[in-house]
Amino acid sequence: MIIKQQLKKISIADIARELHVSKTTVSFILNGRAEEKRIGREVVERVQKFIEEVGYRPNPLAQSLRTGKSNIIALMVEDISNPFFASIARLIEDRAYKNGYKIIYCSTDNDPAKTRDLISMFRERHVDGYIIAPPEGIEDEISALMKAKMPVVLFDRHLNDVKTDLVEIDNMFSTYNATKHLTEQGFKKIAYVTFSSNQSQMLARLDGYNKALEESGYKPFVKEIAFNQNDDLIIGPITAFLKKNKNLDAVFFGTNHVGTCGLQVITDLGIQVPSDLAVVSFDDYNVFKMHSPPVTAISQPIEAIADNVITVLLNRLNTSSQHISSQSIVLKTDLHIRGSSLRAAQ
Amino acid sequence: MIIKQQLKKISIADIARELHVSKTTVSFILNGRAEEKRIGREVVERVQKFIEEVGYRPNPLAQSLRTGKSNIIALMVEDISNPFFASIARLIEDRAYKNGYKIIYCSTDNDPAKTRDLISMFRERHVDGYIIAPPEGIEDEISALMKAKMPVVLFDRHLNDVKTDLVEIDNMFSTYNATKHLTEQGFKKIAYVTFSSNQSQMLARLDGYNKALEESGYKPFVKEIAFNQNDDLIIGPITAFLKKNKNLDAVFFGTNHVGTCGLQVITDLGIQVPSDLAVVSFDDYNVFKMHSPPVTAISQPIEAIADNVITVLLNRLNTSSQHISSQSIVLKTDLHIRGSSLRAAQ
DNA sequence: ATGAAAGCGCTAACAG
DNA sequence: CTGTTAGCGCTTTCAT
Repeated sequence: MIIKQQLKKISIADIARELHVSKTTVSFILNGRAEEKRIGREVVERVQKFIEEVGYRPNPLAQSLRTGKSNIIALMVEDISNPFFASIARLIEDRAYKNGYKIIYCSTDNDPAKTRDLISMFRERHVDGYIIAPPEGIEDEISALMKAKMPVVLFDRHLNDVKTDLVEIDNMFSTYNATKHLTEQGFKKIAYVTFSSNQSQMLARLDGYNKALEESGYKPFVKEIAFNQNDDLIIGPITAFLKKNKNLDAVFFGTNHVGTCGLQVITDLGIQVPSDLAVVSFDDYNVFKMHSPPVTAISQPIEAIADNVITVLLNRLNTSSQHISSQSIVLKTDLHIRGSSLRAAQ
Repeated sequence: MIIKQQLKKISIADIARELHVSKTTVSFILNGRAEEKRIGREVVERVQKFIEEVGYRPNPLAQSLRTGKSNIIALMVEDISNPFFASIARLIEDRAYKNGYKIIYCSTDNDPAKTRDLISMFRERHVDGYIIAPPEGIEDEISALMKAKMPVVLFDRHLNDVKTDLVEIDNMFSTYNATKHLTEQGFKKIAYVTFSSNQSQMLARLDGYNKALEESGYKPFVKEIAFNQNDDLIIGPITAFLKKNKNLDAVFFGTNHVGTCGLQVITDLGIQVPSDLAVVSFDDYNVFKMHSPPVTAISQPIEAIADNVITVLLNRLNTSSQHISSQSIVLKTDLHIRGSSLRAAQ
């Protein structure tokens, strides 16, 4: 009964007063430093019992103000409504909560100015660490964070000239491999449709495509589209591109977003897959599996990415790994070959 | 130069000292109460100029500790990786940032215990408001929040016996209408596959289906699946259900997640849509649009939901609307009729 | 019109 | 082993 009545926030001072001990003692007990400070067994028990009874919880704001720590991790992705990032966010969230950390996330829209604002907001709030899929142009801010000894893990892409912890996939090999698959199937006029971007992962993907084509001696056809969240502004250019290049026999979409939009265009134009046009996309995704025919796709190891990201960050936070300068983790992808890219399937 | 050197966090006390005024004066100016407090023009300008120069930003933690406000809104959804919730989160996030609020979000998994924990964590952190798609069983916590005068907006579903601000869609009419569409197309054995749930929106959807079938005099076939994030645990039961009930001529999926899994089953079993089986799903979604044939779906007005949610909450936060007890907003859905449910299409 | 000072709740250095 | 005390940076009452 008393328990429930204790609605008024009770503070460490109240406990100290009530139990005739000092705030310090309570604070030490709370922080598990009772042994270390050789506080009497009896006192410890009395305090713990009381805390239990009244359901006391320390005020995290005061703690943060005092210690400069917040138990909050900032997660900055390109767009939280993108299924790739949403899934990663979900997994990271779970792991973080289990380790006593909260996640505060946001979408950067690949906009460096917005990202800068967000970072400075997070710094003010004393977040303890950062997980970022960085847009270009925020090298300085990241460096500043590192200089301030803030744990920063980048993922999905990296920034040149900034040495941070990093979790990535092998983009170049992934597209190289998928393009090879297309050439082995006998496709020769293979287009690559992607967002126009200098982000590391996008450049690597493009490189992989180019390299594979070069080896085969085929001509590359690259269509770059301005990055945009709005489907219509992606569908438009793809439609124009496919209409203009009827001679293509395969198309490779460089991201899941481009891929889904591209698939929509193909459906709308009544193009037959794979007889008119073979299709491959980066990122696996419901839509691709369930399309008829199912679409060959490069599947990123979402769980592994999330796991590695959070593990690296938690390690940093536990300060045990201060001496490690930085680590890069590169994960492999899987090429799921399906009907959309099989010459034989016809 | 001086500007950049000022890396050490500068505080209100520093400013006061530097400018030979008191902390109070600075604070008043900072909070736009200079006029009200009749502080000298000249002083105000000097202070503002200085603040500008050194790029001073008040420490929000200290502000929160002192005022009890945090400028943070908690957003609790069922699962942030569900595209419906991810899209809503994205829109809400944008609007919130524009109004000076940050969003801290999390997934409840429809688990009342987890949700309770999260709420108590948020309370400790003094978040200013809550946006929640509530699981059942947290009526007491919501009531407690309301009693504590915390702004709470529920959406997607409501809780009986708890009167809060609310943004919903007309679930019952939506399924009624879609079921009617099926009967009008001549389908008679129409199954309804859904998560097993007593959440208001799920009950309403089921009611709509039942009502429409009742009017037609057809027998309902309802398959309830345990709520789960794991696709395999959804696909299994649906597969079993469809295999066992070969006589069905149409199936209505009650959520986007069930719908996508169901579609996968249909594909895997080689069932022809709509000739073997017509398909309708709640929630519109890429997958449905791009399926062949495209799937008839009930589309929720995502933007309108997000807009209304945040508008209602911001109103509450601006305290101007203290007198309003609570408001419910019910939005309409659109039934997008596509090939998957057309008898004539064959 | 401005300033001194209390205090939000907590931690930790420093005494005893 | 335990208590006193000084802040963390800010807001706000009360005095001047």
